[in-house]
Amino acid sequence: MFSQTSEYALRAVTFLADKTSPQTTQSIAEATRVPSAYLSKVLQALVRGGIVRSQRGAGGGISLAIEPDALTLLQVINVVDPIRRIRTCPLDLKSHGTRLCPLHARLDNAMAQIEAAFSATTLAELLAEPSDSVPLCDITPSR
Amino acid sequence: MFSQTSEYALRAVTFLADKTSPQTTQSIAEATRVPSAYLSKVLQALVRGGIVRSQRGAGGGISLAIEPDALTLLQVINVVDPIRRIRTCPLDLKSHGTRLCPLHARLDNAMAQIEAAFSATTLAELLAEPSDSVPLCDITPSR
DNA sequence: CTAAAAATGGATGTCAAGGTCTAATTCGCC
DNA sequence: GGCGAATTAGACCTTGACATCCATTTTTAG
Repeated sequence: MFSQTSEYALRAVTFLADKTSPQTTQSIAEATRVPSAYLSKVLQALVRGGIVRSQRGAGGGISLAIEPDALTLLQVINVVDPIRRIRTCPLDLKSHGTRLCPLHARLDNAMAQIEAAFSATTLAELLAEPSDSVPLCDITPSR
Repeated sequence: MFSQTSEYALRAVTFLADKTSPQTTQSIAEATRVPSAYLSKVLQALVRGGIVRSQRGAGGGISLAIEPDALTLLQVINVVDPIRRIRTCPLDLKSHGTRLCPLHARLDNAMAQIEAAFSATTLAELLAEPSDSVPLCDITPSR
Protein backbone atom coordinates (compact mmCIF):
# COMPACT_ATOMS: atom_id res chain seq x y z
CA MET A 1 0.00 0.00 0.00
CA PHE A 2 2.66 2.44 1.02
CA SER A 3 6.16 1.94 -0.26
CA GLN A 4 8.89 0.70 1.99
CA THR A 5 10.78 3.86 1.20
CA SER A 6 8.09 6.12 2.60
CA GLU A 7 7.94 3.94 5.73
CA TYR A 8 11.64 4.57 6.17
CA ALA A 9 11.32 8.28 5.54
CA LEU A 10 8.54 8.60 8.10
CA ARG A 11 10.50 6.66 10.69
CA ALA A 12 13.56 8.83 10.17
CA VAL A 13 11.64 12.07 10.36
CA THR A 14 9.78 10.91 13.44
CA PHE A 15 13.05 10.04 15.07
CA LEU A 16 14.49 13.44 14.26
CA ALA A 17 11.45 15.33 15.45
CA ASP A 18 12.47 15.59 19.09
CA LYS A 19 16.22 15.90 18.59
CA THR A 20 17.91 19.26 18.90
CA SER A 21 21.34 18.40 17.48
CA PRO A 22 22.05 16.82 14.07
CA GLN A 23 21.88 13.03 14.09
CA THR A 24 24.23 10.85 12.13
CA THR A 25 22.82 8.56 9.44
CA GLN A 26 24.19 5.63 11.39
CA SER A 27 22.38 6.50 14.57
CA ILE A 28 19.11 7.13 12.74
CA ALA A 29 19.50 3.79 11.00
CA GLU A 30 20.01 1.94 14.24
CA ALA A 31 17.17 3.60 16.05
CA THR A 32 14.70 3.09 13.24
CA ARG A 33 15.93 -0.35 12.17
CA VAL A 34 16.52 0.73 8.62
CA PRO A 35 19.50 -0.48 6.54
CA SER A 36 21.89 2.43 6.84
CA ALA A 37 23.20 2.35 3.28
CA TYR A 38 19.71 2.61 1.94
CA LEU A 39 18.62 5.13 4.51
CA SER A 40 21.31 7.48 3.31
CA LYS A 41 19.64 7.49 -0.10
CA VAL A 42 16.27 8.19 1.42
CA LEU A 43 17.72 10.99 3.49
CA GLN A 44 19.30 12.49 0.39
CA ALA A 45 15.86 12.62 -1.17
CA LEU A 46 14.52 14.35 1.93
CA VAL A 47 17.36 16.87 1.74
CA ARG A 48 16.52 17.65 -1.87
CA GLY A 49 12.89 17.94 -0.89
CA GLY A 50 13.72 20.48 1.77
CA ILE A 51 12.32 18.38 4.61
CA VAL A 52 15.67 17.89 6.24
CA ARG A 53 19.06 19.61 6.42
CA SER A 54 22.43 17.92 6.20
CA GLN A 55 25.72 18.99 7.67
CA ARG A 56 28.95 17.28 6.71
CA GLY A 57 32.03 16.72 8.77
CA ALA A 58 32.64 15.84 12.39
CA GLY A 59 29.72 16.72 14.58
CA GLY A 60 27.49 16.92 11.53
CA GLY A 61 24.52 14.85 10.54
CA ILE A 62 20.87 15.28 9.62
CA SER A 63 18.34 17.55 11.25
CA LEU A 64 14.83 18.69 10.44
CA ALA A 65 14.59 21.69 8.15
CA ILE A 66 11.01 22.34 9.19
CA GLU A 67 9.61 22.72 12.68
CA PRO A 68 7.73 19.60 13.83
CA ASP A 69 4.51 21.55 14.28
CA ALA A 70 4.69 22.74 10.68
CA LEU A 71 5.66 19.43 9.11
CA THR A 72 2.92 17.03 8.03
CA LEU A 73 3.09 13.36 7.16
CA LEU A 74 1.89 14.25 3.69
CA GLN A 75 4.86 16.52 3.05
CA VAL A 76 7.23 13.71 3.87
CA ILE A 77 5.41 11.14 1.77
CA ASN A 78 5.07 13.44 -1.18
CA VAL A 79 8.83 13.86 -1.35
CA VAL A 80 9.77 10.19 -1.47
CA ASP A 81 6.68 8.57 -2.98
CA PRO A 82 4.10 11.12 -4.07
CA ILE A 83 0.42 10.31 -3.79
CA ARG A 84 -0.80 10.36 -7.36
CA ARG A 85 -4.33 11.59 -7.61
CA ILE A 86 -6.37 10.41 -10.59
CA ARG A 87 -7.04 13.52 -12.60
CA THR A 88 -7.97 12.01 -15.93
CA CYS A 89 -9.36 8.68 -17.04
CA PRO A 90 -6.51 6.12 -17.00
CA LEU A 91 -7.84 4.49 -20.18
CA ASP A 92 -6.32 6.25 -23.12
CA LEU A 93 -9.66 7.47 -24.44
CA LYS A 94 -10.19 11.16 -23.92
CA SER A 95 -13.87 11.03 -24.74
CA HIS A 96 -14.90 12.44 -21.40
CA GLY A 97 -12.28 15.10 -20.87
CA THR A 98 -11.54 15.51 -17.19
CA ARG A 99 -14.65 13.65 -16.03
CA LEU A 100 -13.91 10.44 -14.23
CA CYS A 101 -16.12 7.40 -14.55
CA PRO A 102 -17.70 6.12 -11.32
CA LEU A 103 -14.98 3.52 -10.79
CA HIS A 104 -12.09 5.93 -10.98
CA ALA A 105 -14.02 8.56 -9.10
CA ARG A 106 -14.18 6.15 -6.18
CA LEU A 107 -10.51 5.30 -6.41
CA ASP A 108 -9.50 8.92 -6.53
CA ASN A 109 -11.81 9.61 -3.66
CA ALA A 110 -9.96 7.07 -1.58
CA MET A 111 -6.66 8.76 -2.36
CA ALA A 112 -8.15 12.11 -1.43
CA GLN A 113 -9.09 10.68 1.96
CA ILE A 114 -5.54 9.52 2.52
CA GLU A 115 -4.19 12.85 1.47
CA ALA A 116 -6.52 14.62 3.85
CA ALA A 117 -5.67 12.36 6.77
CA PHE A 118 -1.95 12.78 6.25
CA SER A 119 -2.03 16.49 5.64
CA ALA A 120 -3.94 16.88 8.90
CA THR A 121 -1.25 15.27 11.05
CA THR A 122 1.92 17.08 12.01
CA LEU A 123 5.00 15.49 13.48
CA ALA A 124 4.47 17.47 16.66
CA GLU A 125 1.04 15.89 17.03
CA LEU A 126 2.53 12.44 16.64
CA LEU A 127 4.96 13.05 19.46
CA ALA A 128 2.33 14.57 21.69
CA GLU A 129 -0.09 11.72 21.15
CA PRO A 130 -1.22 10.16 24.42
CA SER A 131 -0.14 6.58 24.04
CA ASP A 132 1.56 3.77 25.84
CA SER A 133 4.06 3.45 23.04
CA VAL A 134 6.48 6.12 22.05
CA PRO A 135 6.80 6.70 18.34
CA LEU A 136 8.92 4.10 16.56
CA CYS A 137 8.35 1.65 19.37
CA ASP A 138 12.07 1.53 20.05
CA ILE A 139 11.92 2.65 23.64
CA THR A 140 9.85 1.12 26.36
CA PRO A 141 7.99 3.96 28.02
CA SER A 142 9.23 4.61 31.50
CA ARG A 143 6.23 4.46 33.72
CA MET B 1 -0.77 3.61 -4.42
CA PHE B 2 -2.81 0.79 -5.83
CA SER B 3 -1.08 -1.80 -7.93
CA GLN B 4 -1.55 -1.87 -11.65
CA THR B 5 -2.88 -5.39 -11.26
CA SER B 6 -5.76 -4.32 -9.05
CA GLU B 7 -6.62 -1.54 -11.49
CA TYR B 8 -6.89 -4.17 -14.19
CA ALA B 9 -8.96 -6.49 -12.02
CA LEU B 10 -11.39 -3.72 -11.17
CA ARG B 11 -11.74 -2.72 -14.80
CA ALA B 12 -12.44 -6.29 -15.84
CA VAL B 13 -14.99 -6.90 -13.12
CA THR B 14 -16.71 -3.61 -13.86
CA PHE B 15 -16.92 -4.54 -17.50
CA LEU B 16 -18.42 -7.92 -16.66
CA ALA B 17 -20.95 -6.52 -14.23
CA ASP B 18 -23.66 -5.78 -16.76
CA LYS B 19 -23.02 -8.67 -19.12
CA THR B 20 -25.25 -11.71 -19.07
CA SER B 21 -23.21 -14.10 -21.23
CA PRO B 22 -19.56 -15.09 -20.67
CA GLN B 23 -17.07 -12.68 -22.18
CA THR B 24 -13.87 -13.76 -23.84
CA THR B 25 -10.54 -12.61 -22.39
CA GLN B 26 -9.84 -10.91 -25.69
CA SER B 27 -12.99 -8.83 -25.63
CA ILE B 28 -12.48 -7.83 -22.00
CA ALA B 29 -8.91 -6.84 -22.83
CA GLU B 30 -9.99 -4.64 -25.70
CA ALA B 31 -12.80 -2.96 -23.82
CA THR B 32 -10.70 -2.24 -20.76
CA ARG B 33 -7.46 -1.43 -22.61
CA VAL B 34 -5.47 -4.03 -20.73
CA PRO B 35 -2.75 -6.16 -22.35
CA SER B 36 -4.62 -9.39 -23.03
CA ALA B 37 -1.78 -11.77 -22.16
CA TYR B 38 -1.43 -10.20 -18.77
CA LEU B 39 -5.14 -9.87 -18.23
CA SER B 40 -5.48 -13.61 -18.53
CA LYS B 41 -3.19 -13.95 -15.51
CA VAL B 42 -5.25 -11.50 -13.54
CA LEU B 43 -8.45 -13.28 -14.49
CA GLN B 44 -6.98 -16.59 -13.39
CA ALA B 45 -6.37 -15.08 -10.00
CA LEU B 46 -9.96 -13.87 -9.88
CA VAL B 47 -11.16 -17.36 -10.79
CA ARG B 48 -9.14 -18.88 -7.95
CA GLY B 49 -10.50 -16.21 -5.66
CA GLY B 50 -14.05 -17.13 -6.55
CA ILE B 51 -14.90 -13.68 -7.91
CA VAL B 52 -15.36 -14.89 -11.43
CA ARG B 53 -16.21 -18.11 -13.26
CA SER B 54 -14.49 -19.44 -16.35
CA GLN B 55 -15.88 -21.65 -19.09
CA ARG B 56 -13.60 -23.19 -21.65
CA GLY B 57 -14.31 -24.03 -25.24
CA ALA B 58 -16.34 -22.36 -27.95
CA GLY B 59 -18.90 -19.94 -26.57
CA GLY B 60 -17.04 -19.90 -23.30
CA GLY B 61 -15.35 -17.05 -21.49
CA ILE B 62 -15.43 -15.31 -18.14
CA SER B 63 -18.47 -14.28 -16.15
CA LEU B 64 -19.08 -12.98 -12.66
CA ALA B 65 -19.44 -15.64 -9.99
CA ILE B 66 -21.11 -13.20 -7.60
CA GLU B 67 -24.10 -10.98 -8.23
CA PRO B 68 -23.08 -7.33 -8.79
CA ASP B 69 -25.12 -6.18 -5.81
CA ALA B 70 -23.24 -8.58 -3.56
CA LEU B 71 -19.75 -7.92 -4.89
CA THR B 72 -17.71 -5.13 -3.34
CA LEU B 73 -14.60 -3.39 -4.61
CA LEU B 74 -12.79 -4.66 -1.53
CA GLN B 75 -13.46 -8.28 -2.39
CA VAL B 76 -11.88 -7.80 -5.79
CA ILE B 77 -8.85 -5.94 -4.48
CA ASN B 78 -8.26 -8.40 -1.69
CA VAL B 79 -7.93 -11.22 -4.20
CA VAL B 80 -5.29 -9.67 -6.40
CA ASP B 81 -3.49 -7.30 -4.07
CA PRO B 82 -4.70 -7.61 -0.49
CA ILE B 83 -4.81 -4.54 1.71
CA ARG B 84 -2.35 -5.33 4.46
CA ARG B 85 -3.41 -3.83 7.72
CA ILE B 86 -0.66 -3.06 10.25
CA ARG B 87 -1.33 -5.37 13.15
CA THR B 88 2.01 -5.29 14.90
CA CYS B 89 4.86 -2.84 15.04
CA PRO B 90 6.90 -3.16 11.81
CA LEU B 91 10.15 -2.67 13.74
CA ASP B 92 11.37 -6.02 14.90
CA LEU B 93 11.10 -5.15 18.56
CA LYS B 94 8.19 -6.80 20.27
CA SER B 95 8.40 -4.65 23.33
CA HIS B 96 4.86 -3.38 22.96
CA GLY B 97 3.04 -6.51 21.89
CA THR B 98 0.14 -5.60 19.67
CA ARG B 99 0.15 -1.91 20.55
CA LEU B 100 1.05 0.35 17.67
CA CYS B 101 3.03 3.51 18.15
CA PRO B 102 1.31 6.77 17.07
CA LEU B 103 2.99 6.76 13.68
CA HIS B 104 1.88 3.29 12.70
CA ALA B 105 -1.49 3.79 14.29
CA ARG B 106 -2.05 6.63 11.83
CA LEU B 107 -0.87 4.61 8.89
CA ASP B 108 -3.08 1.70 9.78
CA ASN B 109 -5.93 4.08 10.30
CA ALA B 110 -5.54 5.29 6.76
CA MET B 111 -5.71 1.74 5.47
CA ALA B 112 -8.79 1.11 7.55
CA GLN B 113 -10.45 4.08 5.87
CA ILE B 114 -9.66 2.67 2.46
CA GLU B 115 -10.96 -0.70 3.46
CA ALA B 116 -14.18 0.81 4.72
CA ALA B 117 -14.71 2.87 1.60
CA PHE B 118 -14.17 -0.08 -0.68
CA SER B 119 -16.20 -2.53 1.29
CA ALA B 120 -19.09 -0.08 1.19
CA THR B 121 -19.26 0.04 -2.59
CA THR B 122 -20.79 -2.74 -4.65
CA LEU B 123 -20.42 -3.20 -8.37
CA ALA B 124 -24.14 -2.64 -8.77
CA GLU B 125 -23.79 0.76 -7.14
CA LEU B 126 -21.02 1.67 -9.53
CA LEU B 127 -23.20 0.92 -12.51
CA ALA B 128 -26.18 2.74 -11.08
CA GLU B 129 -24.20 5.84 -10.27
CA PRO B 130 -25.70 8.96 -11.80
CA SER B 131 -22.89 10.22 -13.98
CA ASP B 132 -22.13 11.56 -17.39
CA SER B 133 -19.54 8.87 -17.87
CA VAL B 134 -20.28 5.21 -17.99
CA PRO B 135 -17.88 3.04 -16.05
CA LEU B 136 -14.56 2.46 -17.82
CA CYS B 137 -15.08 5.55 -19.89
CA ASP B 138 -15.04 3.49 -23.06
CA ILE B 139 -18.46 4.47 -24.31
CA THR B 140 -19.76 7.97 -24.85
CA PRO B 141 -23.11 8.14 -23.11
CA SER B 142 -26.01 8.44 -25.51
CA ARG B 143 -27.94 11.43 -24.38
C1' DC C 1 47.23 21.96 9.35
C1' DT C 2 45.80 17.53 9.75
C1' DA C 3 43.12 13.59 10.80
C1' DA C 4 38.91 11.87 11.48
C1' DA C 5 33.92 12.32 10.82
C1' DA C 6 30.35 12.63 8.13
C1' DA C 7 27.47 13.18 3.87
C1' DT C 8 27.48 12.46 -1.31
C1' DG C 9 27.58 10.07 -5.77
C1' DG C 10 27.97 6.34 -8.71
C1' DA C 11 28.32 1.46 -9.86
C1' DT C 12 26.39 -2.62 -8.96
C1' DG C 13 23.38 -6.51 -7.30
C1' DT C 14 18.83 -8.76 -6.21
C1' DC C 15 14.10 -9.64 -6.49
C1' DA C 16 9.22 -9.16 -7.33
C1' DA C 17 5.75 -6.90 -10.41
C1' DG C 18 4.36 -6.33 -14.78
C1' DG C 19 4.23 -8.18 -19.24
C1' DT C 20 4.88 -11.53 -23.41
C1' DC C 21 4.82 -15.88 -25.72
C1' DT C 22 3.79 -20.65 -26.68
C1' DA C 23 2.22 -25.25 -25.86
C1' DA C 24 -1.26 -27.94 -23.55
C1' DT C 25 -5.90 -28.67 -22.21
C1' DT C 26 -11.07 -28.40 -22.41
C1' DC C 27 -15.12 -28.23 -24.58
C1' DG C 28 -18.93 -26.70 -27.76
C1' DC C 29 -20.47 -27.44 -32.28
C1' DC C 30 -20.98 -29.33 -36.97
C1' DG D 1 -15.10 -37.71 -34.14
C1' DG D 2 -12.67 -33.82 -35.06
C1' DC D 3 -12.12 -28.79 -35.81
C1' DG D 4 -11.71 -24.64 -33.75
C1' DA D 5 -12.60 -21.61 -29.79
C1' DA D 6 -11.39 -20.68 -25.58
C1' DT D 7 -8.99 -21.07 -20.94
C1' DT D 8 -4.82 -22.81 -18.49
C1' DA D 9 -0.03 -23.53 -17.40
C1' DG D 10 4.50 -22.55 -17.66
C1' DA D 11 8.81 -20.54 -19.36
C1' DC D 12 10.69 -16.35 -20.32
C1' DC D 13 11.83 -11.18 -20.56
C1' DT D 14 11.95 -6.28 -18.73
C1' DT D 15 11.74 -2.81 -15.46
C1' DG D 16 11.74 -0.46 -11.20
C1' DA D 17 12.04 -0.83 -6.03
C1' DC D 18 15.01 -2.06 -2.63
C1' DA D 19 19.58 -2.59 -1.13
C1' DT D 20 24.84 -2.75 -0.87
C1' DC D 21 29.48 -1.05 -1.44
C1' DC D 22 33.16 2.01 -2.23
C1' DA D 23 35.51 6.17 -3.61
C1' DT D 24 35.06 11.09 -3.13
C1' DT D 25 34.10 15.42 -1.04
C1' DT D 26 33.25 18.45 2.66
C1' DT D 27 33.89 20.08 7.21
C1' DT D 28 34.78 20.17 11.94
C1' DA D 29 37.56 19.19 16.08
C1' DG D 30 41.91 19.26 17.95
